[in-house]
Amino acid sequence: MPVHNAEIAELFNRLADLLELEDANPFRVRAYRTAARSINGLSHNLVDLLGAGEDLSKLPGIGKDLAGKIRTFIETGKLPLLEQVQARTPAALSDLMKIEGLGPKRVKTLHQQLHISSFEDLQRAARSGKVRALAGFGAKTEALILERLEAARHADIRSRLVDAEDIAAALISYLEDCPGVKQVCIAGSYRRRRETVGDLDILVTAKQGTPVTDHFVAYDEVSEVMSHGKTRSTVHLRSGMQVDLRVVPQVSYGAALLYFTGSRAHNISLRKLAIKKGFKLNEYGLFRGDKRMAGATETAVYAKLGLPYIEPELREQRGEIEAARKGKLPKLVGRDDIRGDLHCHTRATDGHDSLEAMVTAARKLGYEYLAITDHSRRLSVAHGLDRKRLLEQIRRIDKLNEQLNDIVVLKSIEVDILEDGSLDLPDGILGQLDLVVGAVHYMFNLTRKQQTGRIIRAMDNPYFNILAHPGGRLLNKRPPYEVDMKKVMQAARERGCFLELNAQPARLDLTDTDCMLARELQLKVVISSDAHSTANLDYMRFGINQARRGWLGPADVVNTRRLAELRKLFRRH
DNA sequence: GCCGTTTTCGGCCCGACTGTTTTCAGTCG
Repeated sequence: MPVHNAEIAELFNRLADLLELEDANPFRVRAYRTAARSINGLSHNLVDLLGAGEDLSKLPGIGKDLAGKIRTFIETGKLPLLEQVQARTPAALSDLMKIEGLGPKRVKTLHQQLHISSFEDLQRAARSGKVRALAGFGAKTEALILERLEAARHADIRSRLVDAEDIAAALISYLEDCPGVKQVCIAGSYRRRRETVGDLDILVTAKQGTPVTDHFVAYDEVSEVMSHGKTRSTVHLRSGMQVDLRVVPQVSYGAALLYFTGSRAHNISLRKLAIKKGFKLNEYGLFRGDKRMAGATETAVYAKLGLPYIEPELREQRGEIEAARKGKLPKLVGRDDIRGDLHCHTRATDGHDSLEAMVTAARKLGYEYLAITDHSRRLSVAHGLDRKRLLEQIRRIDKLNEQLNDIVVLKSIEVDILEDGSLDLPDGILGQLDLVVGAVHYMFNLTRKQQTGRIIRAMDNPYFNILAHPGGRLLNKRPPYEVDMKKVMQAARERGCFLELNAQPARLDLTDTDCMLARELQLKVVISSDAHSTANLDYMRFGINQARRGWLGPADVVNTRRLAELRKLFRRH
């Protein structure tokens, strides 16, 4: 059973919680959390790194000790320190810390005074009024605990970016209606364009804070006001989304935007850098003593720290500050670089719109080409195309192309990769297409070795060009299948194939760290909308966001090429 | 426990809000 990075990060986080409950050195606790964050951001699997003989202690936030613990866990499946700590302190206590307002100190008190070690224990104690009697607790805290117990049980669910956008749009226009409000900006992971968003961080500039936070907590959709101050307030919406609002004066806008956009790790690095240069950085500005040296814009703050502007998508503490210092930040791919879409569906299979409608929509977007990639016969739920129906579509596209002069419709298919790695349609018909997109749609539960072999065998087919949604995950619904992504990428590069970054907001597959890996391996990526309607073609922007998070520039992306060059890339022999 | 163009020892980001207090600890982002 291969060990995932997320698993190791989770262990370190749990260990940090439990050590914190034991009053361990807070900096030691922080070291575990920093390491966990660092591991989650890696573009390589720790197992692979170890296998390749890499020195894990070279990774940021990982020293000799933690490198040793990672190695032990990978080799034995055990983390002895965690087992020792769990023998003293119940692991479930770290779950209690997920309840809003309960941190290590209070959980420790609850455990020591009332022997509480589970949600059920806590609910019982709070209902019978025992919690309010504890020092540092009161009736209000007890009531809040009862209210927030339920929410904490599914506190880990993050919203997909596209859903967060819906919630945000209404809220922004509501806030803009508030008198005195100058600018409204959503910061946080939303601005960094992470694939999922845990909460919304909204920054507002205004002279007076109170009228704005008052207006904010009065929003129709608010289900609970968590805190309500002069410059800062937090609410929960009926949708379950938490929203933090921060009001700052115009002169602090840039510094506040930096602070509120994060990531936390990026901010901490910037603050350390500020200290080194004799400054202090907070959300109000960059100060030398009491004098504000910068703060109105992010660019000004970065400049005073000796750095160029760093795009929000890069602010994940993945080497961006180092790259900025050396002037080696990548030029990121943008919407205007994209010349076409290489994955979409029509009514012939499970799309909602006709071939002609899809093409018209793509022309409106200014695309030079659009590949029609309906499903193949095995995907019967989608009414997949067999040889005969695909031939009909080919003829129809040829005819359509004769009438078009500003866009070329490319003949293609999203062909199923069968269990043995063969393709769902014969080479004879695949050879008549402009390009072939292959995808795994079933048998997700193969072993890592089997799945990797299956996909690489599919790429052995000389007509294969693009591997669609390479990880197979659906956000919040289905985890990725087991596959050695690095091996798949290397195999693709050797064979002249490409991997798709599927831009559907529920897929976003490749992940951002996958993109970083592809870039390192010099494998080009195709960003595709996988549109099932004309409106879905707009999903492209989510793919671009993800690609930018993965440090990809126009040269790293296949569909920034003109058609002639594209055709060359797809000619494998 | 990590880290080092000040350091291999001695530091470790910074501020707002709440509830329980009577000046602040705890929590959060």
